[in-house]
Amino acid sequence: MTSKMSLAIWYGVALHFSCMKPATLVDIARHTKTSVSTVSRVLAGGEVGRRIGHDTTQRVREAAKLLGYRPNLIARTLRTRRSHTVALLVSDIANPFFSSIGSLVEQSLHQQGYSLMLCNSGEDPQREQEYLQLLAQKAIDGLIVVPTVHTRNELMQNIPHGLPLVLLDRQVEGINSSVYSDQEASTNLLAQTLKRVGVKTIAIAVAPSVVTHRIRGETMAAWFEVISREEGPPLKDTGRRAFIHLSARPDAIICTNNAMADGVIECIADINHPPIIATYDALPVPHLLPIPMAIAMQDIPALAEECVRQLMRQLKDEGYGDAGCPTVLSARIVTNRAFDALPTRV
Amino acid sequence: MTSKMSLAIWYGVALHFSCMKPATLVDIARHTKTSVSTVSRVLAGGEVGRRIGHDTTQRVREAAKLLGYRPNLIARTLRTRRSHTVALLVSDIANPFFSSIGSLVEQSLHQQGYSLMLCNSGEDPQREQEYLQLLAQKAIDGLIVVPTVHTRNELMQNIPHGLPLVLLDRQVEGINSSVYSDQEASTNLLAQTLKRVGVKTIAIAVAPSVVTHRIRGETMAAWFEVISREEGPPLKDTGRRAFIHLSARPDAIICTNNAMADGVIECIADINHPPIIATYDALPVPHLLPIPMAIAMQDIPALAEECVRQLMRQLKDEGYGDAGCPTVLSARIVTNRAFDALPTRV
DNA sequence: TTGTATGCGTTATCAG
DNA sequence: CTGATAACGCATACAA
Repeated sequence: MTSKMSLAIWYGVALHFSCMKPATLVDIARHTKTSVSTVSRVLAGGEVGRRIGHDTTQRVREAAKLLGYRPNLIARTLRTRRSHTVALLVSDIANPFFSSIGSLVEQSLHQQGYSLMLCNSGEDPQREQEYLQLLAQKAIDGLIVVPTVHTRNELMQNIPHGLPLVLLDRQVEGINSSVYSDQEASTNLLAQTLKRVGVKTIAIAVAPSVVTHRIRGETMAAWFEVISREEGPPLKDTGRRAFIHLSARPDAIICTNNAMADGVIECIADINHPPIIATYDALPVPHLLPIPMAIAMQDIPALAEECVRQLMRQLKDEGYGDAGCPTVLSARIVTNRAFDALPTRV
Repeated sequence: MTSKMSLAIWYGVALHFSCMKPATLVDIARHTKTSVSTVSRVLAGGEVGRRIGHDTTQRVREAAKLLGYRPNLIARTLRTRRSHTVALLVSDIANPFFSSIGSLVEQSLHQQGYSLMLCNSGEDPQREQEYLQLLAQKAIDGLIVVPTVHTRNELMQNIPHGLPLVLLDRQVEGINSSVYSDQEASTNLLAQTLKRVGVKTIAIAVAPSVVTHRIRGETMAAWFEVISREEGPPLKDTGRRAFIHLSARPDAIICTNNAMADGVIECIADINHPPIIATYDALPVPHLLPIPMAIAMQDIPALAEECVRQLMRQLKDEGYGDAGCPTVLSARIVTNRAFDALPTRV
């Protein structure tokens, strides 16, 4: 008993100060006078683990705890080709829309026993491809991606065939497993909201390189007279430039995402005659801002939940692959006080 | 020539449709009639690669390209114990402050040839420990962490000894390599700013479980009469509750971070007599908000750059470990229009 | 029920 | 300059 305890203490100390390399299956096999396979089976649990003598099972478990054994996941992955890791490759992690989704996806995945590798392409197709290559080499089990490229071929170039994949927020022709919002519908709602307060002329800040944005822009353009149009990446600066380049004064400024709206707002000086701003997914909601705003809000929790669900389905039913159909969610319109105070014209 | 081309095309096709397992060193060794070691050396480049016959080098390179060889990073990591991956474990990725840092850290790391694994503890010490364990088992090369625990022992419990580590935003006694802002100094600046417009009584929403927040709260409390105080996690909801639980009306409401400030703002209904709000790192800056705001802004780019710098130093000088001293940055005060419009009282 | 042997894809050691 | 061969740590088919 004493020797056992002192042993425990010794190992505990050794472990705590971590003077030694981490324990492996071999160590604990030696320690229990059994073989690696037995140890592996015991620690694996499940079916295989239960077919083991109860006494040896005990000894192995004890020794494992004693030595502070932690399985080397790299080795395990090399052997089993499963990393229990999925990657989320977003276009701009600094955007609250994506970071909120990231947070939720991580939570959801964590519950299912998967860990998340969050990557950021920064809206740069090249960085995106670099990451896709890297991820392929790292044996991730699944992939959620907000694509910056437009065609299936470009995207699939560096994605291993058969890898569970879900597209998020942006659709790509020929890829079924994806989840996004109905941009036309929500834009129409947004347009109606603007119409209601008498908007006739608009300026648009749009990032045509993003399908989602292009649809938003085109759909919106069909409703009003576009007197100004700024194109660029879906980032704050494009919004700024959109405002600066304004020649005439539109009834409303449309920004195809929140970042660009932030840019516009940053430039607005004249509070007394603010333009109406319409945008998407403004986080947090600018309720008290003295600028009339109408916002199409996507259902972020649903987006996150659904794309994890689709991914898990592919991860379970091994061979299911890319079948199934896209999940299309719908957005809702939120207006702030300043907007609600606007006179409605019929 | 023809046969060579058709071969190339064949492999290209085979690769493109990815019907076969990814090529390994063995494959390309067979294909070039050499050995794995030679191939490995050639592809490794550097010192070892140059000591190889020029003709074989060529053949190997060709074959590698032909077969579309990509090194299996899992195998490489298992062998070399280096993953070229560092993890950033933040307390709340949904917070723009941290996601902005994450974005910059990722960029910076990517340039240095490292990829980032972004993890989220959600301000939950248990999740934090789980991730630390997991990361240790995944052989990451370095770790940047925004700790939710307070003592060195708690933190180090699941961090392999000797692993390059940098603490971000929150200091822990006994750990040198860390980068954060001088909270006392910036809070004093913030307090002076408030003093200038005649603030005497304050309400505080603080997350005492976070050192950074506690310092902010205590420092601020020394300047004014605290007539109300709400404690909770550093999240939006704590801010909401802080406002709701208000009994008397303070001159200003202090929120020890942006999320809580968002919560407060969300609850404010009476625009005509808004309280002053003082907080930290509000992103984006609410210039036009009709609520007087004073904000201590940390230098996010510097924070990100510096913590990568410290990490890289540890990664290069193998044995340097935790030596060196903390980097303490300073914040600057930003006020919005509504605040600037306030009458200054001396 | 348990042990032996083999392989995952690389890098590193040691001969030639 | 190059080629066998042994690890890395784990899982598993096959024997016993």
